Formats: sequence, C-alpha cells, structure tokens
Amino acid sequence: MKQLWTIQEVAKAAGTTSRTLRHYDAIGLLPPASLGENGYRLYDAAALIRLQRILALRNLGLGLPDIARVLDDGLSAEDALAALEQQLLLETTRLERQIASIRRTRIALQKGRSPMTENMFDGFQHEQYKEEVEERWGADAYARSDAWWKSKSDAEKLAWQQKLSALNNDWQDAVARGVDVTGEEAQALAARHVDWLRDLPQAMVPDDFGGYILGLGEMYVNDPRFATNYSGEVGATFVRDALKVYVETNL
Amino acid sequence: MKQLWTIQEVAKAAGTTSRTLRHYDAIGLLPPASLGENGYRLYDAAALIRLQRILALRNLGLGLPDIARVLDDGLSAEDALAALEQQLLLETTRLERQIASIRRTRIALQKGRSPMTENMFDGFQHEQYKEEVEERWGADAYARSDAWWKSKSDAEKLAWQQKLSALNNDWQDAVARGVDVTGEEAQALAARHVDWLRDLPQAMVPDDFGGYILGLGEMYVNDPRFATNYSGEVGATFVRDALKVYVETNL
DNA sequence: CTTGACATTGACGCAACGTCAACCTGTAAC
DNA sequence: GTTACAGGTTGACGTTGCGTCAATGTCAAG
Repeated sequence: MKQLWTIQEVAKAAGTTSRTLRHYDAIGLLPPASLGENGYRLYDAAALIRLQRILALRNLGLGLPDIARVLDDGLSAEDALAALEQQLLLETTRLERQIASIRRTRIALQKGRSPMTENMFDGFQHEQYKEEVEERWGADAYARSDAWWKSKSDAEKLAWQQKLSALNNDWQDAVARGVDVTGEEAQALAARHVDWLRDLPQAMVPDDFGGYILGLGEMYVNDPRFATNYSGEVGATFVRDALKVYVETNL
Repeated sequence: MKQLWTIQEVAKAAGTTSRTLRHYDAIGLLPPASLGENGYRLYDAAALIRLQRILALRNLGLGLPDIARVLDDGLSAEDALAALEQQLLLETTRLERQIASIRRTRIALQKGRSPMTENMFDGFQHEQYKEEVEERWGADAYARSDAWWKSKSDAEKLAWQQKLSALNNDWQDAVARGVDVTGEEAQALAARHVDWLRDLPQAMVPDDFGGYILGLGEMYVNDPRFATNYSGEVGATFVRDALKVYVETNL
C-alpha cells in the first residue's frame, strides 16, 4: 500500500519538472519521503499532496519562502494572498506611471523637443533668451548673467548643468510617483534645488532670496519652456509648491 | 580647459553612485576617458554627457543593453521606447489577471470552499454523489464506477487525481491568460484532458466517446460544483468549447 | 555487454547594482 | 613624520527561481 514514486513520475503527474523538485528539496520546501540506496529521491502520497498545494500557491504568484511559511508555520493563506495582492496593486500603478512617462517622452521625441539631443552646452538656453531677459529684467540683468556664465570654465558649466539635469530627472520621478510635496523626499529635492541656485553669483541673487525662489517657481509653472522640464504644468506646479513649502519653513 | 573628474565627483553631479559608474565601466557602457597613474578612473565632458543620456533612458525603464544599442548602434530611441511600452502593457494585463485570480481564490477561501484543504483523497467526491449518479444514470452506473474506483491502488488513485489537479491548474491558467480555444495551447490541454478520461474503464465509457466528452463539457458548465474547478462558469465554458473543438477535429 | 533512459551533485546564468572585504592613495592635520 | 580620514582600486557574494549544461552513476532491456 505504501507507494513511492521517482522524481520523474512525480514531475509528470504534477505537471512540473524534475529540476524544480530538486530545487524544492534543496531549499527544504519539499524533501522527498525517503532516499533509495542508490540515492534516488522517493516521494510518497503526503509529498504529492504537499506538492499540489505548493504549485497551487505558486500559481497565484506567492514566493517560495512565503509558501513555506503558509505550509509549515501556520501562516494564513488568506493573509499571505492579501499581502501579495497589495504588492501587485502597487506594481500596477507603478507600471502605469512608467508607461505614462514613456508616452510623454515619445511624444516629445516626435515633436523634436528631445531632451536627449538638445541643450547640453547652451547654458540654460542662455543667449536664446537674451531679448526676453533684457525686456523683463533690464539689459543690466542680462549682461550680469552673461558675464557670470562666460566666466565659468567648461568644467563648471558642465557640472552646473549636470546637477540641473539630475535634479530635473528626480523631480519628474517624484511627480510620477505622486509623493507628498511636504514630505521628506520632496523637501530634500527642494533643498537640492535651492543649493543649486546658490551657485549663482551674488550679483544675480536679490536680497530677498526666498522671494526670488518663489518667483522662479511661478515662472516654472507659467512658462511652458520651463514646464516641460518637469513633465508639464502639473509637474511644474508640484515643484513650485515644494519650493514654496521649503522656503516657508527654512528661509 | 580639458577638465577631468574623479568617479565620486561624477557620481554626485549626476545623482548616482560610484558603484554604478564602475558597473557601467565593467560592462562597457561607459568607460572613463582615461586612467590616472594611480589607476583612478577619470571622466571628461563627453563621458558626462553620455552618462546623462544613459540615466535619462534608464529612468524610463530601458535595460542597459538596450541603452547601449541606442547610444552606440544607432538604434532609434523612439523604437526602443515603443517596444518597451508594449512590454509594459503586457505586464500590466498579466498583473491584472493575476490579481483577479488571487481575488477569486481569496473569496473561495473565505467561503470555506478552499481548494487547499478539500477533496484530496475523495476520488471525484465519489460517494458523495452516489444518489445523484444513481438517479441520473442508474444504480448500475454507480456500481460500476464505484467498483472501478475501489479497484485502483492508492497509487493509481493519487496519480489520477494528481493529473486532474494539474489539468485544472493549467485550464485555469489558460482561461486567465485569455488564450484562444482553437489555439495550440488550448487544444493541447484538451488532448491531455481526453487522455486523462481514457483512464476510465471500458465499461464506463460508452461507444460514443466523442458524445460522452461533449456531454461532460456541458456538465462542467451547468453544474457549479464542477464549474468551480475551472474558475466558475466562464472557465467551464472555455473548457467545454475547447473540448468540443478537439472532439470535432480529432475524434 | 552495450545502449538509452533516468538518477545524482555541482555550477553558471539572468538584471543591476548594494554591500562588504582587503588593500592602495592623496591630502590635511598634529 | 606620522596619523587620520576620505576616497580610490579590484574581487566576490546576494538577490528569484529555476533552465541548462556537464560529468558521472544506475537500472532495465536487447
């Protein structure tokens, strides 16, 4: 009556592979009932039943350690599955945001406003904005800004832009993940952003540094050329609000 | 003017880690511009620019090999992103189906109709159905069936059920993945199902084996106790239809 | 006795680094 | 001069669940 099966027989009956069974043995999830003199693994009815349950849980996506806990440590399958479902839900929202991000980038690429190919060495699209800057802040402001920029070495320019680029990346990421503007992460980003702005020469930073930053924030939102740096107006709004909170609590 | 940076400086400026940069060097994705006498990696402006593009693409979820192809082999970023988006879309639908599957199982667990705990050794809920079988097919039919089942060794019973269990699993899987009833996979499953039925003794199988299978299929759909084996009526319908197609083309 | 099917135990591979470990270097401080 | 200490280097393991060789022993059949 006491029937034993070889590893292949078990694998075929259960619709899996012998490699998998040896793996389950190796990690202690499903040891065979006994070993023959020849060293062959031999499985009994209890092992087959256990295997069936293992495969059923695996089918649902549970990890092998979790399956072991359910089968051996009396962990409730219901709890394990509920936890897994939560994980998967998080995964789907993450994926959806990633897809949205890709779509935005693809659209930008098609429009030729590729963040991959442009503005690497143009310093904030510097000269491009000459007229506008002169109009809004006066010829003097542009001259100071221009002088400052040209005084930097290539290395400094590059480092400055590198930081800007990293910053933009991280802002977009934070926006996509929907973090809280007042939260730790967003505020850390705001701090980095402010630090980056401190690199500007004294002459360009007005006395009211806080007010200056708030003004910049507004500009990010209102000017689509800046807004694209932060995934559009939504992102720019996020950046502005995070900066605002930061300024109010730290400056 | 030719400025070089150490690995830490680059890492900080770009918002990544030195470990990552050494990894990118190791796989040939971003070799440093030069090596100092001390063996230190030294990066130049071109490397920083390349790094920026790498990080931007990575941010979107592209794999490092794909990034390398985009940067070096002139593969279009647009194409790479389109392909990635497709992958991710598939992923989300997969995840959604998995979540649905988990929900079904959890509901079943809560109702106490746990596939984990029941009917391992009861042989098709055999005796439980005695009256019903006698009523529908006659006392004779039940007696034959009962004799057949009792004549099997434990090993045979177990193997038979094991196959049934694996079959059910795979059916549910196919249903959840939305495969085509006439497709290769569903037909292979139907073939396995029919093979499994062939284990029944001759006495139980009528002359019209094809018709017998079609009748079974209908029963799977109409009787909720069978339907639960295949994820409810929808699944059972799928099984019935797949069997029907199989019978019509192979029997 | 040979052949083939099936068994065994390693060990690598996959994705993208994080995280030690063990050991130099460069620079500032005592 | 030496002592720290920060920062550089090259390995190598760990992560998830097996697939896939590789090298070799065992068993039933011809």
